[in-house]
Amino acid sequence: MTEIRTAAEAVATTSEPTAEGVVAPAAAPAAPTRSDPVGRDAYDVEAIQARWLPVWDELEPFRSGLPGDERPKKYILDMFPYPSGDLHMGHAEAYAIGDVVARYWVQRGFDVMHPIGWDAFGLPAENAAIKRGVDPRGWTYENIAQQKASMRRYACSFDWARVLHTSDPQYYRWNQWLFLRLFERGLAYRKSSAVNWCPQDQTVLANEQVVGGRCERCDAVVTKKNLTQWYLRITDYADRLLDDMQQLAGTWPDKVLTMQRNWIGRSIGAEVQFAIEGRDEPVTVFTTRPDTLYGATFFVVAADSALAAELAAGTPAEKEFRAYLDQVKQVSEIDRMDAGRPKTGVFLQRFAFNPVNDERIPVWASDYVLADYGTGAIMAVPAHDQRDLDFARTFDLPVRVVVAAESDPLETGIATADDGPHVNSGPLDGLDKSASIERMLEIMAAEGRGRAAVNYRLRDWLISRQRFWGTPIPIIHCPACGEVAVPDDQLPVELPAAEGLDLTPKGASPLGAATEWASVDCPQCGGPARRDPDTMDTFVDSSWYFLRFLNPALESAPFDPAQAREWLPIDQYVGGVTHAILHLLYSRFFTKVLHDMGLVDFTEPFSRLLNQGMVVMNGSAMSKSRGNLVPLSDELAMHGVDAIRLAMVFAGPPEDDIDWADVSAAGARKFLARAWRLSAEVASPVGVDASTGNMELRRVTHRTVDEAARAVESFRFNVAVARTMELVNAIRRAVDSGCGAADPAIREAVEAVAVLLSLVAPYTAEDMWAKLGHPPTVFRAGWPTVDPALLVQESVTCVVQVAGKVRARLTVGPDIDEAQLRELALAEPSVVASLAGRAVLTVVVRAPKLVNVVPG
RNA sequence: GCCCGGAUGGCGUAACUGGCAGCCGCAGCUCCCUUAAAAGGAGUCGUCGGAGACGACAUGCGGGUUCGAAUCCCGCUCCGGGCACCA
Repeated sequence: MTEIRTAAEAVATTSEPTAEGVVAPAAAPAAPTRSDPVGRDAYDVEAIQARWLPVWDELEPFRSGLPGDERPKKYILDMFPYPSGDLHMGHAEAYAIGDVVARYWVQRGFDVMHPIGWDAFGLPAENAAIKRGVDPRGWTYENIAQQKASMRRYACSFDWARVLHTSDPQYYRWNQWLFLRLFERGLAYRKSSAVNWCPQDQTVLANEQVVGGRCERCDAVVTKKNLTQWYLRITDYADRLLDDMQQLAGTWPDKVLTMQRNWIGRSIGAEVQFAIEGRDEPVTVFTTRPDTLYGATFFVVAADSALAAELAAGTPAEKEFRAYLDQVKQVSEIDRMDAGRPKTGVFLQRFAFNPVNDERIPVWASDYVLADYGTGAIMAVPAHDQRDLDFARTFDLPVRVVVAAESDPLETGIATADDGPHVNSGPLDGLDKSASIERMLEIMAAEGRGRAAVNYRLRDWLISRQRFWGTPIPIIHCPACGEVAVPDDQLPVELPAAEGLDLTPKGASPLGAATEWASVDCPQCGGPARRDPDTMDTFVDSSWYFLRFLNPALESAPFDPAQAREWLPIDQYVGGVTHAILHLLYSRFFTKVLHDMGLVDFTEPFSRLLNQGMVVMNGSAMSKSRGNLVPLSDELAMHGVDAIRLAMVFAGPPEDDIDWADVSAAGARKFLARAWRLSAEVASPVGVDASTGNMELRRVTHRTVDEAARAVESFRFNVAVARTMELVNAIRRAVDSGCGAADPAIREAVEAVAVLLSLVAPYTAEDMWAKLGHPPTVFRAGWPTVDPALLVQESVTCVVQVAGKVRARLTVGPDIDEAQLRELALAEPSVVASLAGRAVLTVVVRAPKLVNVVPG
């Protein structure tokens, strides 16, 4: 029986690092031979996991921002989880990836802040609470405890001294505080309008939460409802949200930037005033094509707008209009968004005047015009807008071509949108589109009937929710004073106990029924008043949580601006692409507001963004109902934490989806065992001088470390793992049939493997480190220094092509000169043979790697 | 409909700035160890032809640029994602 010093023993004798972290080297463990069953079978995942977790708890290798820490700072953040049950495969992937980045920068000598918290408010907790008749608090905090335990076991490199839960009063107090600051600045306001309503969850939804006409959470078909609600004025920031994307180009995925750009949807055009017969005030419309004004043959107002109702009032069409409006309200959002739906509408028996020629054109109401975009009214140019043409053809309205085109829209039914010389357009005749727009804007400006204007698709952010489990809106409604802010010193407005409250959604917030809680004295006049019963959208919580991690317990402010200057903006943000618009747009908005308040000195919160893919099973998203759900706990029990983490990282590029059916966790474990075994075979002492070691292996080691670093920094984690596997293979060969286990190069190589693996497989890496005779922890061992001299190849394979086809390979020195290489290549027998006597036309030489001989 | 991506062996992938296509794995096959299995180890593994040396073909399809293209350009096909009556 070979004597093997267990890692636990190593820890027992060496777990007291000195100030320098240097500890007397443990005796080099005796190497088991390859036929020794103990050496082979000792990769006992369970035992290794049990051994190191308590050690790390003690050492806390990932605490950040400690006094006296001189390392440069980096802030790496994973999107925080929602506590809906235990961690699942998706978390396992996301946190494995975030961990590689965070652990890498620690090894590179940075003081890395890598915090975690819980996005703990929200509907699922409330729905579970209703279903089981319990308080959402209990459900939420139990799940958090479970996830926290799983994360610890999963060995995430989080700084556990910085945990936050958004459902804690000491957190949401600052949601309220920030809300009040926005309120003071006019950026939070209340208005009545038709809002998205989820009939299932019985609450309103922000525009961003309506996906394809359905509720983002529960998939119910969204309807409209008229309600008075709180909004945040994100539209004030539309231009900055667009323009500041310049800062993110290249460091955020293009896809996300494109989605945000489209979502904000800036349109450049003009506002034009149309006089309405029998109305004092003209009506303004927005158009991107002021050049087609001469082609405007009718006028349409949104059926559900106030303007439509006003224009219809008292006309012979009023009754018909009302019936139509009722019909429009019945149509669900999902149907309404179908552009292929036949056009409907009502002629309001009113007329508008085209400002360019005073032509009297009919005014219609239709639902194809949106009440909340532009001004809710349009000039219809049927010849050059498909929707207007469809409408014109349905109701037999005139079509006038004003941009010359090959086909006639009225005949073909296809509106022409191409550029071309304008016709039937008075002063614009003969001009092209851009010249016409310019000319028209001049004319409009001169007459005071219009001007250049910009419009956005983006709407203000509706944040009121008629649900219990969220941040109470800190406003008091006083019959005398109106909307009164809760004074700062009375924050937080805490949620009442759920006990005795019926949380079942009924369209009004359950908080309103908490009579004692809701009834307060007005802070201004002292008279009886009521609290706002709604809670905030949980996206408010997550719009600034990254700042709270600086000091989650801070009582005097949401965060300390001085610390924010040190740590932010976030160097690397990691999370799913599902938040491409919602969370990332809102966070960017909040950051700009905080910047304007002078609280932060940056305008973009996330300098770099990595969107990891999803974990699917057999091609589709995992779900219980589909029957393809793979429980993470089962996988961890079967293969161990490290194998799962490694499998996640090695499966492919991080932004691609992983099909778990294609992944071999068993293979990952096999590799880890191979690597681990090496650590017990190293037969040179700790601190041995590597420079005397085998040069061939040393080159592989240094090249691997160098390539792995570059791969990690460019998010090619799978490549970093592949290179590490090559190094392990090379060490295996060197031990078995090369320089042998006692060569110092073997120690250097295996130590490098331990550090490389510390990013992905922390348990295995730490155990290897101990077997190599080092005290814990490998996580702070430092990235191996690469010797540039060892990156230079001793000899290079030069490819010799004839007409682009490889005909020979030469082994040459790396600094061979071109003439010499050319000569060598032309002398190759196989080159001569394939030239077959033909004359050489050119020889392209790219020393030292390639020669291409081109025959005549 | 509009806007983005993508397509490489049986599978996941790799290939620096245009320079040996297929690194590293998974699965398969052959062998070693074993009474046997498991575990472990060695080898093989794009397609076609050939006993073999080797040759031809090959990165979705068709063209182009180039001494040279998985990579750049043009035109298709298919797949995925986002937006979708936004004037």
